[in-house]
Amino acid sequence: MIKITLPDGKIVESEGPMSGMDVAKGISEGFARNCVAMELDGRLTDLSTPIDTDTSVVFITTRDEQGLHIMRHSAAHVMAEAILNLYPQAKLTIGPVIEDGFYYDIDMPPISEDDFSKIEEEVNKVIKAKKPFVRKAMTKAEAMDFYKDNPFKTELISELEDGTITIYEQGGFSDLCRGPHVPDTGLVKALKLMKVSGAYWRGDSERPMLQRLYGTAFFDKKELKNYLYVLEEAKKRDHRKLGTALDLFSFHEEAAGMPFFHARGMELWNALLAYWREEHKRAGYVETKTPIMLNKSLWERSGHWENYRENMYTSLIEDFDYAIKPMNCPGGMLLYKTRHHSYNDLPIRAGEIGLVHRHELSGVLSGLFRVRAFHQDDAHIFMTPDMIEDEIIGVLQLVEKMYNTFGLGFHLELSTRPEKSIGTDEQWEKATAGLKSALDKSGREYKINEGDGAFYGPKIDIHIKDALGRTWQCGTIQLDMNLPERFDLTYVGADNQRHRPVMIHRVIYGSIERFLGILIEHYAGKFPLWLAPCQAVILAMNDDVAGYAKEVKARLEEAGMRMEIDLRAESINKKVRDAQLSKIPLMLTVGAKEEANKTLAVRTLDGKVKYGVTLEGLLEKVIPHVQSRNPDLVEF
RNA sequence: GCCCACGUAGCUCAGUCGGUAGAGCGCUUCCUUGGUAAGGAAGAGGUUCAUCGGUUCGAAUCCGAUCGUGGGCUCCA
Repeated sequence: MIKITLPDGKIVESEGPMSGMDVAKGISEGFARNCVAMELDGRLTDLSTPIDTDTSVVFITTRDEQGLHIMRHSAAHVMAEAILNLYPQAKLTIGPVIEDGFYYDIDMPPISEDDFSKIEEEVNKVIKAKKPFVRKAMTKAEAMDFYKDNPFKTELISELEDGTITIYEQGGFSDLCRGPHVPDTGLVKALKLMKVSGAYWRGDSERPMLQRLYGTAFFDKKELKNYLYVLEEAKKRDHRKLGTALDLFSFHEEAAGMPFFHARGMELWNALLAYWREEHKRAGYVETKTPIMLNKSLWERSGHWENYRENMYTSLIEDFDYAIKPMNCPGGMLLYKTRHHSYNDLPIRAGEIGLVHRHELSGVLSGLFRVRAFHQDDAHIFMTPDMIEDEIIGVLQLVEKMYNTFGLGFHLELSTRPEKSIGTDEQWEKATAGLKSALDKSGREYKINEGDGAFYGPKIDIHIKDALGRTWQCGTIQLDMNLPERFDLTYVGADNQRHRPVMIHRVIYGSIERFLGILIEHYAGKFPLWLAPCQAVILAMNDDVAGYAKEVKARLEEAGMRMEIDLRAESINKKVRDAQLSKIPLMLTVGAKEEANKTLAVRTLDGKVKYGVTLEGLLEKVIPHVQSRNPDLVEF
């Protein structure tokens, strides 16, 4: 008698071996249809695996994250079969699951997206055939022989440990794979090819170029449709397009990767920084500024000349080497050293909106997201070792407050000591423990990336989530045990002895350019009133009211609003349309009635119009709305 | 840096087989003076099609190089 324990504690008894599928069917046919795999005593496996001893089973269904992952892996096999059916000479290499789907690297002649419909047709045939996935075990030698015509697979196999190697078959198709897989190809309900690009075998440009086919798959067509909708929406929100359309910034060949900000873009920029300064002052920061060009001796001392030179712009001036700073920290070291510090002075929280330049490879530039010149909202905090925890908590609180203002969720990741690192075990333990206990006290969950820290110290990365659910790493808090040493920073302790301060680097926006790009996409260009480059536009009904229109504009500007005025000889419909397309939060129409009553007709971006609003009435709503940095539309 | 694609008016884009450059929007001027998503007309705008070179009687179009942009790879103190 075999006893199989279900997650709810129920026990299924059986005379002989049962497969997971049998057990699932015993629960209900409907349930079985939604099962894709199972865990036997915590070990992930196929539903077809026979259960022949007492064990506990947990079913993985189409509703689990893991179920989706498994199905997408199966989808990669389905796509691979379709490719081989159409291109019999193609050689498969690897096909992993990635964030939004999967890809398969295949050695074959280049194909284009025009070939997709043909491939998808073939894919659908494979899906419709509901071919069962069959696991086959073989020895390494057998596997090498099986793949004797595929040098990529044999290379992979030769790197595997000796022992059982598994291959999954679906009909006549087979692929080297650890599994598990869904029961049959019919579970892959909605598969779509997304794009194709070249990729080197094992990422090595010396080795053959393969075709990387990206695809995605969902358990039902509706989910696929929704995913495609989000992609579409993201395309519409592309900050590069909106940046041009809204006249915020531009790029020019004369300075590749270095953005030019237009007048409207600078209004946004300034609003963002005004907020930053306000919060940082409140949190006890001072603001400093260091030069962007410093000579070689500094970079040698900081270690950048040796380790980061490839990325630095350098210049020879009167026989001396200079470099444009790629980071602000070395300059910050010099600032610290301009006077002696007592432990009573610490912590020192020195912010700097620093303009840095990094020579990024030409192929990686991308709008505001990846540039060669950008501003960091940097700050260096100098402190005694026992201040680490409190200071980190302080930064985390600031992070939370500021991201909340933008309606951005976030999560934290802690990176610990890498293999190659400086400093003693004790220093690392103390530093890492400090970050950890600060994280614990913050009450937020965090992920640990073992060995992913910088060589000079552990760090906390902050990943934000935008309105479309995409994540971006923006903030980072890095503990630095290197620079204080190299620059011989000291403070005088209560014992009248010199001590080495602990230093952290931290940014919240990260790169202001990039953060702006993220915000443009997050808000789809419809900025909240406090951020909007132009907060309100006056629409003059006709020439007779131009004088009143100008007077209103002047008065609102005096009250601090960012205003524009539309006096063109166009219809009011046209002016409203243009203002809507420019995503200006408030449209203030003035006509004969408004002039007579000294009022305005206020239209918000949702299309609602409120007539007869006085200037005072408008400002009463607008001023507190802006001051509180309210993310919502103003209601009238 | 590597692979592929692309580069035509301020913006978005058309331009066939190599035959001598177009549209819409925007801009200017005029008419219209309007009530919440496009009122009408005329005109200017390209050093000739990213740049340089080549093939050709002739190149936006074909070839090569360079620069830039996009997607991917790689890199990322």
